[in-house]
Amino acid sequence: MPELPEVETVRRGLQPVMEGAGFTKVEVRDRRLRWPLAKDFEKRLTGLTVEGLGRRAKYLLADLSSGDVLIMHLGMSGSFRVDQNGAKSAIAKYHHEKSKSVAHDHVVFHMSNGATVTFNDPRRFGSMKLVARAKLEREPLLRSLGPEPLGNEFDAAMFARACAGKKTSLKAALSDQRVVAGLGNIYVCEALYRARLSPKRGASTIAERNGKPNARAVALVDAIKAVLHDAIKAGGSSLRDHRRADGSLGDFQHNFQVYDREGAPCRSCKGKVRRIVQTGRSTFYCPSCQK
DNA sequence: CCGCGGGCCTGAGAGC
DNA sequence: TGCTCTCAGGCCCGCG
Repeated sequence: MPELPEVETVRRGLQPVMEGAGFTKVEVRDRRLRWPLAKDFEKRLTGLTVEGLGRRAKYLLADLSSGDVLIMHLGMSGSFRVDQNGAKSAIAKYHHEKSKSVAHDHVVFHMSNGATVTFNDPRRFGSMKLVARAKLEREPLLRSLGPEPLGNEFDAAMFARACAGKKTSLKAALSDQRVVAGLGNIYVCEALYRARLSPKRGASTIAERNGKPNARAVALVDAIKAVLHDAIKAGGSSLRDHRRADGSLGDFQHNFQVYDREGAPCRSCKGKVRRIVQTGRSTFYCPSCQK
């Protein structure tokens, strides 16, 4: 599922039940995630307290009382659900009714406050990894990530600099987690539409000139921040799997302007939304509005 | 170093 | 109904 808004939605759902709580018991039902879970994964977690639950790009980071950090990624189809004190949440009922999902409950955290947090991931592209907090900066999964798009340090000047000299398209540059960390296929398409920039445009054409970021870089940074804020406010986008931890659906898919709207009328000009393939993935855009 | 294509998995939906 | 095929929100890796 998840791009930054969905991961942030999940984080906000898990924070109240995980922060300040301890792992009473950790069950691993299938270690075969993106990488096999370490043999001592359960042992290293059991008895620890979660001091904080943060996010970096699309990674969830749980700060633990041992000095380790639990890094979690949802891959394409991962989700968490929370069951409070044995009461079935909406998503638990949903999964129970469909019953097949239980087969993909790979990791179950039993928390000291009575809550159960279950990681479900049919495609198993998700991952979990424990690393020492002191080594977090050198962690290969995080080390080459670019700036957080919603952070103050991510601005037009920085973005323009990152695009300078790039040989690729804007679509590819925005999808590159080293340039800016957290966007995926949906929000790249939506941000480019809001900024009225073509996904095919060369990334270097938004680089700064005469030491000043140009108007395109300003528009694109504004569009990125706006679309992410709007999507977070809506609880993310629910296409197939994404749900909030309490089981409710995100709403932002109703606000897509171009994503998954091939052939449909552009909401701005009445032209048609087009789908092309760039670096192996679908791109949706309006050829007449986006230049 | 950079950019691209392949591959990892399962499931949903389209087309026959 | 059921089979086969394509495609899906991510990221790592190896290649040129």
